[in-house]
Parts: sequence; structure tokens; C-alpha cells
Amino acid sequence: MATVTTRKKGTVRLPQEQRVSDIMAAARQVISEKGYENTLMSEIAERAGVVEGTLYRYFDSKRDLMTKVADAWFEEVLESDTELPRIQGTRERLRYLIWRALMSIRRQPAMSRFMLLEVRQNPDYRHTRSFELNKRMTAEISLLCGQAIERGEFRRDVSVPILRDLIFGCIEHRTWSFLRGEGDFDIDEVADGIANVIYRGMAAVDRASKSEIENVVERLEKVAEKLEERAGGKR
Amino acid sequence: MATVTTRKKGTVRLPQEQRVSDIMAAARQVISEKGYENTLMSEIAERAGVVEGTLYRYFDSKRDLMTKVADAWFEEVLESDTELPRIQGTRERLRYLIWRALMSIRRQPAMSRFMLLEVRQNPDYRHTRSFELNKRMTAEISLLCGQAIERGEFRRDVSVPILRDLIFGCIEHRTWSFLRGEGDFDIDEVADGIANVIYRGMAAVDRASKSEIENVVERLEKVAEKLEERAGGKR
DNA sequence: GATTTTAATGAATTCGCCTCATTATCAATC
DNA sequence: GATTGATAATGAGGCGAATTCATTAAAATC
Repeated sequence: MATVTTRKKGTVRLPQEQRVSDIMAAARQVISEKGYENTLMSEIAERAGVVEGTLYRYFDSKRDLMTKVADAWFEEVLESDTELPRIQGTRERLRYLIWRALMSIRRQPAMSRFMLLEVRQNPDYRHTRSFELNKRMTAEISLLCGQAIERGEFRRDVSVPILRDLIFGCIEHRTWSFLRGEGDFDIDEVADGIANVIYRGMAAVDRASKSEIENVVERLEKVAEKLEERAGGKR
Repeated sequence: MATVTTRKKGTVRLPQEQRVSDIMAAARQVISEKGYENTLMSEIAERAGVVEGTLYRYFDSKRDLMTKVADAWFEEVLESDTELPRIQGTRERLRYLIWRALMSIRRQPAMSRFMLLEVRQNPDYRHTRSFELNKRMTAEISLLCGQAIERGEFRRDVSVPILRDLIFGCIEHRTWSFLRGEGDFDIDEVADGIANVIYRGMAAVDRASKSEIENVVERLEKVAEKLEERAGGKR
């Protein structure tokens, strides 16, 4: 009955924060190599230089650890962006938001996969920081589009949620193909392509802007005037 | 050492195919109730009226069983569609394809979640039938758009892959919100909304169709003719 | 009816997450 | 610099769930 628990001498006691960040770093490493399902707590422990049980002093469960890793990563990605506030113009801002998302995927495909696929499995994903940050990102686009509609730059009869889903959905779908290795993509090309369709639509109905019509009308009016003058002069 | 293995008398030996379909039916049931992670092989076995070990006679692993369930379901969904061939016109066909996808999600949210999220975790998703069927679905849209471009119905400078990603991405993104319970959606409204943006774009630049211009030109031409006549008459 | 084949069994094993009583370390205190 | 209290870290073990396999009974074949 009497369990004999021996314990190695010489184990170091780091300050809590250091340990936590060591573990998270190790976890991030393993996850991005193997994905959630194939990540073993034992491997994380090993790489962090602790024993498995120690992980549970700092994290409630595997899921909890993973969630925190995801949250931290997402936060970093968004924080590191100092560009956005400087960009002017609806189309340019929209293009940049798309570009930024594609860029972070290109830079860290494994983590992106983790964020897109595995983090969302979490039964209470809706209460995670990642979810919140994700919402904030989509809100940026919604706001942008909403304002464009207000200003009359975008059509009034388009639903903002659908627009948002189109943009983010496209980014994610593009990402899947990429992560599956179904061919690379050029970030600028895709960002342009999306913005292009969103702005101008697909239909090839031959259209002219109002100014072009005005132009024609003016030209014809001049002809008319000239004729009128001639007619008047002969009178 | 000598393991005593007793075995119940009276167990029935069904034809293989029957057993397989029993197991798959049970598996589908449990999955759609609990999702992949929370599905237990033991529960599947119980519902199928066999013992756990039996599952492994017909399926290599849990993952294998799940994959086959997913494949079968996807196949059914696509097969049950007799509508598509009858629909004419690019816009109508496009709208229908979107509508169909949304519909199957609405009808079977749990299975859809499974397909969208959990099946894709499979390390070799790319070699599954589901993947192939999914590709076929996207190919339908690509074909449609490609033909529309050929016919001059769609603009030539839009990339078909981006268009495909926009459409499917949007559907999936919409689905996520729905599955997370962030609010319902009206299938027709969304299908229309997507088709609308895809066709006409967002930009609110005031545009007129060619026929409208022709109209103006014709009217002015008549005026000019009249003036010319008057001028000629006076000469 | 004997023989062969094989579907089904259930006990045992494995594997991975997680718990917990025990113990070494460190900081504060004297 | 010794004592002590608080607690970080340990490692053995529990537990749940997937998977294996030798054994056995049912069906098929002769």
C-alpha cells in the first residue's frame, strides 16, 4: 500500500511565469509540427524540460493548454500590425485586410491550420480569446463596409454580413487549398482578385458610367446647337 | 496464463454487407449526436448490436470508420439531387448550387459540422472519397463560371479559382456562424445575396446599361434629324 | 455427418490524459 | 547559517478508450 515516491534531487524551481512561457513555447512547437490530435502531452513536457504532471500545475487540460497557445499566437499576429491605421481609402483598406490575413497564413501555415481547424473543435470555442479576436477581425471588415455604404460608396442593397462572409470565407477557402498543398498562390494577386470581384462584380453586361453618357449627350448637344445656329442664320 | 475465453452461444452471423451497413448506420447516428471526438467505439458497437472487437473486423480504426461514414453521406447528398440538370441559365444554376449547399447544411447540421470540421482533420483527407466529391462540387461551379466567361456573360479578367473560393468560402463561413448558433439565416436570402454581389459587385458608381445610352443617343439623333430637315427646307 | 472456413467474441493490452501523495527547493525568519 | 513554512516539481499510478488476438461457435462445403 505504502507508495514509495522517490524524487530526483537537483530539480530547479523557476519563477512561474518562466515555466509557463517555456511550456507554451514547447507546446507551440509540437503543435505546429504535428497538429492537435497527434500532439502528446508527454512530448510537450519533454521539450519544456519538465515532467508530464507539471503541465497540469499550470494548465487544466490538454485542451486548455492548446487554447492558450492559440490565443497567444493570434494576439501576437494582430498586435504586430502597425500598418492598418495608416492606410486610407476603402478599397485600399479592404485590400490590406485581405492581404494581412493571407500573409499570416503564408508565414505560419502550421499554426494557421491549427487555428482554422483544430481550435474550433473546442466545445466552448465561443468563450475563448481566439474567438473574440476573430470576431474583432471580421468586425473591422464589417465596419469598413458599413461606412462605405453610409458614404454611398457601396450599394445600399447589399447585406454587410454576406459581404463579410464572402471576404473571410474566400480567404479561408483559399487557405485550405494551400495548406493541403494543392498549389501555391500569390498573395497580391489573390487580394486584388477578391477586391476586384467585390467591387465590380462578375457580370459582363456592357456598362458605361454616368459621366460617359454625359459626355455623349454633350457632344450631341453641341451638334444640335450648331445645326440650330445654321438653321437660325438661314432664316 | 491460460486465458479462459468464454463465448456466448446463439450469436448470429449476418452476411457481411448487412453487418457493415448496420455498423455504419449506428456510427452515423452517434456521430451526428456527439461529433467525432465524443463518439465512442463502444457506443457504436452497442447500437449496432455487436461487440467492440467486431468493429475492427470491418474497419481498420475509428478514423477509418468515420471516413467511410462521411463518404457515404456525402455521396447520398449529391446523388439525391435530380434538380440541377433541369435548371437553365447561368445565374439560376449558380443560385441553385449555392442554395443546395445551404439546404443540406440546414437539414443536417450535425453531419455538416462533421464533414466540415472533423473529417478534414484526417491526415490523409486528400485521399478520401469525400475530398473527391468535394472537389467535384467545386468543379461544378468552376465549370459554370468558365463557360459563362467563354460566352462573354462574365468578365474575362476575373480568375475562376478566386470566384470559386468566394462562393464556397462564403457558404462555409455562413455555415460556421449557424453551427455555432450565432443566429439563423434564410437560405433564399443568402443565396440571392451571394449571387447578387457576385454578379453586380459592390461599388455604387452610378451606371447605365448600353441600351440606356442607345436610347438617349437615338432620341438626340431624332432631334438632330429634325433640325437638319428644317435647315434643309429653309435652304 | 464430418470437415473447413470464418464471423464474432471478450479478455487483455496499449496508449495517452490526468491525479495525487510525496518530496526537494527556495525564501523568509530568526 | 540554521529553521521553518510554503509550494513547485516529481513520478507512480488510475482511468478511459482504442485496438489486438487467441478462442469459439455458426455457417458453408463436401
